[in-house]
Amino acid sequence: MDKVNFNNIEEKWQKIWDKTNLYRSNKEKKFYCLEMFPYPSGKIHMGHVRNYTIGDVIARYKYLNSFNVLHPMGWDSFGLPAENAARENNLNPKIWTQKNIAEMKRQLKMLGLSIDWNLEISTCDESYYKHQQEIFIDLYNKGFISRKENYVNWDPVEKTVLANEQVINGRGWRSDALVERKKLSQWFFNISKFSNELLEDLEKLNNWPEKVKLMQKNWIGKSIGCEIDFETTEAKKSNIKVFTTRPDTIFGASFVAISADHPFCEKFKNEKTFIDFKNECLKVGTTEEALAIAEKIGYKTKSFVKHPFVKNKLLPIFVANFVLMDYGTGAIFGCPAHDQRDMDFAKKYKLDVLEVVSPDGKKHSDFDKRSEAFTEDGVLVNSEFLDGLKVEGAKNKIIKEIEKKNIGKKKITFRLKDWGISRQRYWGCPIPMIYLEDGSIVPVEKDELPIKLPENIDLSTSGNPLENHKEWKKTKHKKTGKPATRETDTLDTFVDSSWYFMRFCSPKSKERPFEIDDLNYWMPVDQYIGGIEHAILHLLYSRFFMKALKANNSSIKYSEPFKGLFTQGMVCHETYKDNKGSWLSPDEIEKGSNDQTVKKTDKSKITIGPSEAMSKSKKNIIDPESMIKIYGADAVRWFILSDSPPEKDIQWSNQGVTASYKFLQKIWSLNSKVIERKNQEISKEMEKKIESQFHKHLHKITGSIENFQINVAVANVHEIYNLINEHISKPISNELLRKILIDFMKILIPFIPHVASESLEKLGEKNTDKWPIIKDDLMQNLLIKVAIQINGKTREIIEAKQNLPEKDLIKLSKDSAKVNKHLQNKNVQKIIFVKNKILNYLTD
RNA sequence: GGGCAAGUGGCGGAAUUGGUAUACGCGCUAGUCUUAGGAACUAGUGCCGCAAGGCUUAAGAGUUCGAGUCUCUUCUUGCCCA
Repeated sequence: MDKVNFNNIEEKWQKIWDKTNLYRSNKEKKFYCLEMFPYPSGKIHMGHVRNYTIGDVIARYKYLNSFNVLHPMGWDSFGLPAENAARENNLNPKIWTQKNIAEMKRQLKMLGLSIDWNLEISTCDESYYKHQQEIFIDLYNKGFISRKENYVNWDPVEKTVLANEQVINGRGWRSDALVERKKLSQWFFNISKFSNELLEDLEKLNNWPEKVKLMQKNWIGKSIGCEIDFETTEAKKSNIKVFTTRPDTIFGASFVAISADHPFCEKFKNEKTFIDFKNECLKVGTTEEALAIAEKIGYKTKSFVKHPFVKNKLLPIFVANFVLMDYGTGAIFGCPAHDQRDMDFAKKYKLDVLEVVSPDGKKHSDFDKRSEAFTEDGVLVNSEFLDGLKVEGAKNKIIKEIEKKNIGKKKITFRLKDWGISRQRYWGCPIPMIYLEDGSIVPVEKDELPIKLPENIDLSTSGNPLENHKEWKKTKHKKTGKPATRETDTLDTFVDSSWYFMRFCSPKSKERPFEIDDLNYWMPVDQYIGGIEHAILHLLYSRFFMKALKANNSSIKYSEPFKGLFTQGMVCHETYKDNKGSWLSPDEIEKGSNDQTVKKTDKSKITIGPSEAMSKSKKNIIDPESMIKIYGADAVRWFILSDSPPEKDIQWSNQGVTASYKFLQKIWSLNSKVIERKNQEISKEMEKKIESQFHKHLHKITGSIENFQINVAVANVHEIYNLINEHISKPISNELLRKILIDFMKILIPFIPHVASESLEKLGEKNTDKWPIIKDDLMQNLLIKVAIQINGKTREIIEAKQNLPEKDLIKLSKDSAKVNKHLQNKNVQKIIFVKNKILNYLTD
């Protein structure tokens, strides 16, 4: 059999597709297919291949089904790696980025994706970030952006703010210096204003994975609770307002804890012991996890509050490191019996532990000896008028009492905090704000946009290059001509990716970020595809952006950007270590004698580790380009679509990609076999059968693609191949076989577009842009198999016409020796019949 | 610790949503052709059994004529949150 060099035909078709795109004149049916755009790190990896191949299947399938398809690609091109690389190589981040984009674009094109490259955008282009600055000013004027003081993770060596994920075990990921909590004035998107909308609109997203919706729901974290004023025993009458989600446990309260930043701390701010304590608090990071792991410590004040419901009961006031000023009211009451954190704290400072919720409704005298809090539902005890109620009922009742006494009210809080967007970096979108000498902060005029990044920067010193750039910083307020200083922070790159999908609707617009008509036509994204790692932040921020922009411009029709979401799994590979324990890449090993896998260089033994997500650190990477060069793009695409369901992880294997390559060769030779086939005797029966079988598989493939069961579609493609291959020698006409083969090749277009297109051309088929029509009437011809059971056990399988009635089937079943044997000497009590499925004899 | 998934051959995995369990592929076994096979083709391949037949979807129970699918208990793994 002659082997095809797929690389040649791939190049040919890629050139043809470069000149075409997926636009249809059909304006009625649009389909916006989008995959998460890549960060231009240098080379594409298998994760990209999987993401964009899945997207391409959908885009091409929708195009074949007459949709007007938008399938664009762009670059998430601002960000720290460019700045770091530039520092190391002493060049401008822009040059590094552009080089990477060119390389990755070349590689992506090798995959034969149906992307319309005319729509390409890059977030580091002035033509993109100009509009982002405009949006910033609009949202600022609308009141959706504010400036606030906030604690950040500060790396004292790099002199920069770190994101939470850049803090590893309390140390900076680059400098390894101990990270400090530092208060900084920063810009924030007021995303928390939208908390409720972001939560409630999740319900509208029917085509999102439940898992992602749940993650977002937990992240937004709505909790219903209550504010309570505790009167202090200070000479000057004052209150401490606490927030709690467990007001039902009020009778178990044994202390009140406040944040070190609480106004109440004002009076001892000069006491040395307090200052030491506060510094101690600052050593803890800002994440919830860091707070949870950190040892709970407190500073005992000499003050007390009065218990609102128990006469003469006083609770001590502590300052505690686990209470934060920016959550709730910065003060809590502690009920050690029913909160683990409070329990730990109470044990440490010898505070009372009083049981108020009991699992069985009885009081347990030994409760204060336990060290584990009881946090589940139960019955209230030791709680006066709440006794006997369950938690939920007690909550409602106590809130009513609190409101009646006028010492507090029901309050809904969200875990979601405002989104801090200031970054002390060079390679990001400049924030279009200026500082006047009188201390006021104003946006620049829109006609001054874009505020460009300066190119002559000094990356050799630490800190933010913009901060160090004296000329760039210096500016004037356009309206008044007064001297001013530019904001030197740049925007979080999550801002760039929060609206790029809108820009794709009118990527060339110079005047506006997007044209309303284009936006309203293309949005929302019908199918968004990307990694689960963006389940929370990117998707939440994008949802926020859509809502904020809609609030700013009532002509925008949609409030949710992504109608359908699909999160694909990772690409994994075995890991290898040599006898010294260092990682080896797959091309550093080989099969040695007696089937042992050894290191290529010295034939030493290696250890094969479990399959894990491909990563540079573990060296278990397969380079897509070299695979394409060996097997061709279609074989790589086919392998990555086969076997594993797209939402699950896939194991890359040599065997697998080889098998894909072989299958493509088989398809190729199937074409030749059909073309060269001589006319045969014809059996109408046989023709009916192959046609109905074909349409059954076509039906299955269509449904599988719609449901993202691409691996099932692949299995049915194999079945069609087997079907055609088996029928080459069967009595059916050349014409019919050819017709089925042509339809088969059309089915293959979304999966392996090069081979399919070349085959169709060879077969002389011109009409190549329509998905085959499923003919239900042909499927009806199919004989189906019905199981004959006796007492629920299958004893025989009978081929029968569809929809055969019970009577006829009973008659047919009596022809079977097996059935008769099992019915011998038995009385049939009942027959259960399910059309086209089963006939079940029940005997005594 | 809490929440959510999931557990099917040697492996990746199907199963019309309560109706033939193990489709399709990989691997494996035997054979054909070949100087050769890491190519191609043919046949076989859940387990036990010569067979008839029996057993089998992590383990155990339950509902049902019928359970991979529904309910309960236990175990294991993964993810997210803490």
